[in-house]
Amino acid sequence: MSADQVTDTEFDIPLQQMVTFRLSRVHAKLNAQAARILKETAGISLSQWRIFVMIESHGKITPAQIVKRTDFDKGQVSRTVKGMLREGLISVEGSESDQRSHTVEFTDNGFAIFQQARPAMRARQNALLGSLTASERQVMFTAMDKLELAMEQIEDESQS
Amino acid sequence: MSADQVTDTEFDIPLQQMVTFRLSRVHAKLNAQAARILKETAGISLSQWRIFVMIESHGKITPAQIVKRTDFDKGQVSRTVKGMLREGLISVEGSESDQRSHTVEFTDNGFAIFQQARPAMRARQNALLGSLTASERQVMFTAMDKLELAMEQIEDESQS
DNA sequence: ATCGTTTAGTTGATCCGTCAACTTTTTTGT
DNA sequence: ACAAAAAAGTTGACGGATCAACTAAACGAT
Repeated sequence: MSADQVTDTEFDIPLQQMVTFRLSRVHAKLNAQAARILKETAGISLSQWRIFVMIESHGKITPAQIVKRTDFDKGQVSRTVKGMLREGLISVEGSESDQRSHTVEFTDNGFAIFQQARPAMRARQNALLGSLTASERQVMFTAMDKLELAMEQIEDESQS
Repeated sequence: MSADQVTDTEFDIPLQQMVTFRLSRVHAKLNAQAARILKETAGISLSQWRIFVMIESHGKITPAQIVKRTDFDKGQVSRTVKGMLREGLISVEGSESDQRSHTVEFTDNGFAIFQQARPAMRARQNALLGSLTASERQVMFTAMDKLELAMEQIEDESQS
């Protein structure tokens, strides 16, 4: 007795809202699950995980490069990095070419902790991707591209 | 001069992460844009808008019903409703059958403000939906369903 | 009828995301 | 060379999301 809602058809216009509502809910659930897994397996936060992933895929990297590649917020990257430093998960090294900047890198301990979370995260990713067919994945990506483009056009209109 | 990132191909495994990363970014952008439009056109928040939408599609409704239908957080609904009451956007009426509960409803002023935001929100929805083909929309929805299902199975596994 | 359980709603704590202000360093244009 | 502009990071503020503890009312089983 818990599958009786949502089957209603009183949606005339609100059905349109479903795209963003739906996306928002899926996102929230994905996030919450990832956060839970990370906490349980490695005791790290989702933000920290994302920094780790960036370091892993790029090697030594500066916060600014992370921001460019991911669109994460500058401020949040700064704070997350600070926290990870405090916890000894990463180390920094001042860039000699630019006095403002520094690169971040795994510490041994940080890498070990990263590795601890990977199997579960990898398994989850595979489960998620595996639940979709190749063409569904494909369409999903192009659809998200298109949504981002459409958004930019809306921006343009409402600002002209 | 701002489309030079993300075209890299150094992603071996992290490409897998792209599903959730991508979804997260699209979601964030959609949210930010909706919030901006709502603030500009009607001076309301996204949470308030969502409550309005629920009231509109359902008529008099209790917070608990909103929670059931949307999976919004109980606490946040409570706080948002409180704020909307304070601002005179909605009115409450104690349900006589249940002393704990109350239904919420538009005030005239609240409805007027809701109407103020609707054209822009409707236009945006149409722009977003219109940027996708019918089959892309279709696939997107089934894909999100599947992702939610897959997530539930992951839960089951990691808790058994 | 009453005790235990469930449900509605409120509140507090905490973290994440976003925005803006600010400092310092680098780059650029003349 | 030097002033103006842009970029890298830091920090504060604020709203949004999540989780948990709590009160009060309703329900249900015996």
